[in-house]
Amino acid sequence: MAPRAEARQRLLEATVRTLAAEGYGGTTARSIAKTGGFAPGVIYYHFEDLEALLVAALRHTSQARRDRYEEALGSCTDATELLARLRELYAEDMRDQGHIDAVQELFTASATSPRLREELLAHVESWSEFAATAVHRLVGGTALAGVVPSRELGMIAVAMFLGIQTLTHLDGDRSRVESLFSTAEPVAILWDTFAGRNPTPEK
Amino acid sequence: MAPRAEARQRLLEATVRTLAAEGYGGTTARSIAKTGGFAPGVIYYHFEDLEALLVAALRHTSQARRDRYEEALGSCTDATELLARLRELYAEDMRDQGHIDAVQELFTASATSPRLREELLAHVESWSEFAATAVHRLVGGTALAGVVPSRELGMIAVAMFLGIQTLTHLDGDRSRVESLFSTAEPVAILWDTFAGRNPTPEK
DNA sequence: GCTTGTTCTGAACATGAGTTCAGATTCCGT
DNA sequence: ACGGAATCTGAACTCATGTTCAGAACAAGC
Repeated sequence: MAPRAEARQRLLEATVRTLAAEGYGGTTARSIAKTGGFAPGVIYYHFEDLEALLVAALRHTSQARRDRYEEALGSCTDATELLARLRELYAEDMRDQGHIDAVQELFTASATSPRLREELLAHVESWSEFAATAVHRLVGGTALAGVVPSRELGMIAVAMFLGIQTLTHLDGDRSRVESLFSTAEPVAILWDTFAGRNPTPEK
Repeated sequence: MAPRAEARQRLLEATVRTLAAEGYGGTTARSIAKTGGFAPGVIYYHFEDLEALLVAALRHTSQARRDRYEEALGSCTDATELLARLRELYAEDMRDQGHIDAVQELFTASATSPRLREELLAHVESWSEFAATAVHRLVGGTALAGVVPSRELGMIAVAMFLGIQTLTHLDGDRSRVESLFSTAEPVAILWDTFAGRNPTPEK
């Protein structure tokens, strides 16, 4: 690989690793450079500023991650198989990052940086698209089969993931949050409740 | 009111207003003091440090907000009425804060500050309790009636809210996110999907 | 081996943050 | 009206961060 591209790559990966290890608060120009084995100055040789590096790192991991998931979508024919594969991928991602998602950390910074906010929006949009078709594929024989993949469907999935990850992140002990996954029915109720539909009082 | 308590109160409120107006990034000791009409020094007369002020502000609004919602729980007998009242309260909260939730902003800081993280956990726990009983009350004649208020149920509600608010926050144009509320069924599917239950392929 | 361009270093600078504190101001009981 | 305690001010200090830049280190072609 050309040395230029290699250094860039190393910086991107250092950024992601730093985000996962130190959180957004601990992700400074110096700490990123250190993780990558560089002096602080390199960042400004390869990127316009720190913000640009963060944006590039987000785009990089978002893209890479989506490719892996998309691949699963293509290679699994059966719903059960697909589900298992997706779980596997998710578990890998979490393990690799010490159970803290670098992308999640970046949401933190969206308030301060418009550029990052825009990139996050694109990330979310992209994932909602993926999620929509994935869900569509996964609900073969369910009571709710036949639901069409829509933007809304995807966004719902993404929103749920964000919420769960936020709680996971708060609560050092992840088991408590994970136990949530065992209850399914209430969700539909909640959605109805705040969706503007009255809970049909007598039916 | 005793001057001491009044100043404290004013600082708490200034903190919340600053968070909503400037975001977490723009919420500094100086900006909070300025919002409250103080010099920066007062903060350290009334609180140990900035972190303590943030924690106190979180506890304050969490408590106050919960009281208001709890009151609705007590005063509304009918499910439809309760739902309307809760919507009203939520709309008020959002309007008062310019559609940015101060509490949501604080999640941002949970990475850096353990004290704040702990307080947020308590906040979430407290709200999950409220949400559980609220949902229980709201599902009178629904297909899913009879669900018992549990900690998990409450946490699910909180997670959904967090996720939705995060998206809302990202996307300046809130209407896009709000349209999500119109789709209900997919949620149950999603939950099943990632909950560890296989989508029963043939049923 | 020399030269030219690329890549990296690390000390230095500017800025803004949290915080401190000596003194000004205000409050209140007597 | 006085005096002392409570409250507030705002300039100043410390520190970490993003950023710059002059030069060192390296690579490649001749």
